[in-house]
Amino acid sequence: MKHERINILLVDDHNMVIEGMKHILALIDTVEVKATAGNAFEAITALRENNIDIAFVDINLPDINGIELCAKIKKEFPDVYVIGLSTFNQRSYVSQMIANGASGYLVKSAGKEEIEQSISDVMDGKMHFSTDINNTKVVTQFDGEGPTLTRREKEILQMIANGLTTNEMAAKVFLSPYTVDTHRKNLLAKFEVSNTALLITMAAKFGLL
Amino acid sequence: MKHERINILLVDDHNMVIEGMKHILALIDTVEVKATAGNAFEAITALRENNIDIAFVDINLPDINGIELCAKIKKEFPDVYVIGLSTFNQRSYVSQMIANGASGYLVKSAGKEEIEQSISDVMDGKMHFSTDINNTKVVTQFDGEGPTLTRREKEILQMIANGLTTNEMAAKVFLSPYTVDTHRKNLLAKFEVSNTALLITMAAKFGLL
DNA sequence: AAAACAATCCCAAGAAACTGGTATTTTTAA
DNA sequence: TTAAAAATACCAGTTTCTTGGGATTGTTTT
Repeated sequence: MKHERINILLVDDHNMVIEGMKHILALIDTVEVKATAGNAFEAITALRENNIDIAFVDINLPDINGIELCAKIKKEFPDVYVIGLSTFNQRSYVSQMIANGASGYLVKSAGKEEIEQSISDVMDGKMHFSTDINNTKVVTQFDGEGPTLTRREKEILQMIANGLTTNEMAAKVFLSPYTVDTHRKNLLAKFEVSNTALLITMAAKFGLL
Repeated sequence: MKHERINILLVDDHNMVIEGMKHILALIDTVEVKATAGNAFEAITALRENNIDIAFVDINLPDINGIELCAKIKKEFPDVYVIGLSTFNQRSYVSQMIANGASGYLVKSAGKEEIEQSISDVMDGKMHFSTDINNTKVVTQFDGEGPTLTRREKEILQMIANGLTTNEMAAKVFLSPYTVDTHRKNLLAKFEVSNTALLITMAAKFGLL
């Protein structure tokens, strides 16, 4: 029986990165890019419609972040290997990706060789992480701590961190600005802080961003 | 006489972006990627050795930032059109690029059509800027150590992250609130963000907190 | 079924932050 | 030694955030 090629899904909201990966992966004849997605929703759809072996997932997506998407993927499709993609090589990301079931982590500056290596490692059941992760600054983190947030609160927090104002958030999620404001109030209360700056600092320390 | 193809230089430290652009530009038969560079130094060398028409320059480079590189390019090679590349579409960026002689500005999520349009606009002597002024997009790129901060700016940034208000900071370090405010302005400008929340997010990502 | 919790919406006053300037003095680097 | 860069200070108008309330509708959980 002929060997199947390894089916790849690319998830990134930057077209250039998608194209770059496609181009690089085209040079590797054991793999085939079956689908691409620009956000988490498209990614899940693509996974349902294709028999994917490995999903390369950008950490930062427009709807939900890559770390959560990773968890979703592993829940619905446990056999799919997930490799995180990011510009950063922060330990906090790596550890969160591992916690959520990722098999690997690549920085976007990775070249063909490293990508190839990561694929073969992952297909062998091994983990693969970009080598220059080790000399990255250690991020002080209080994992697992922090207040319990509701779905909406997490969403609002994320948007605040991304620099959206109350009105922008309201428009984006079709809510009254008053409602968004209430969630902000609750976030400040739960984190026991008095302004947005400290809120974001704490959220970052807890690894919630 | 036969028409020459438009000679392109790509400057970006992310291999995937370079490959992506190459791939996309390969679909446009009026252009040819003559050289690529991963930093400003390589970019200048490439410009000396090739007859470049358009340089696509990433805003964030390991040595000097793309805005400065843009100025350098226009000084030494006034006939080269520069198009800025960034994940963000921040007004301040755009204006700084214009100030330094850039002819265009593209977000990295741009597709083939927009890239093609930007090239033809620029070759016609027009300017081209990505239309989607975004505040909804998730913060992604920006690697390296982030912007260079002065002693005072680092101090103020730290205090902002700790939740102090402008007045509290002023009292603490015996400065006028106006002065603290100026430093805040400079911080927002250097990080290319428009509010404190995003400032702290970026600072956290850079490991500056 | 009743108590929590989550999510929604409303109001208004005051605090803080942001924008877009100008301008002087002190360091530091070319 | 001169030209930048850094640090300092000021002003006013506008936007955004924060505080401190109240209130209704669903949805879990006990």
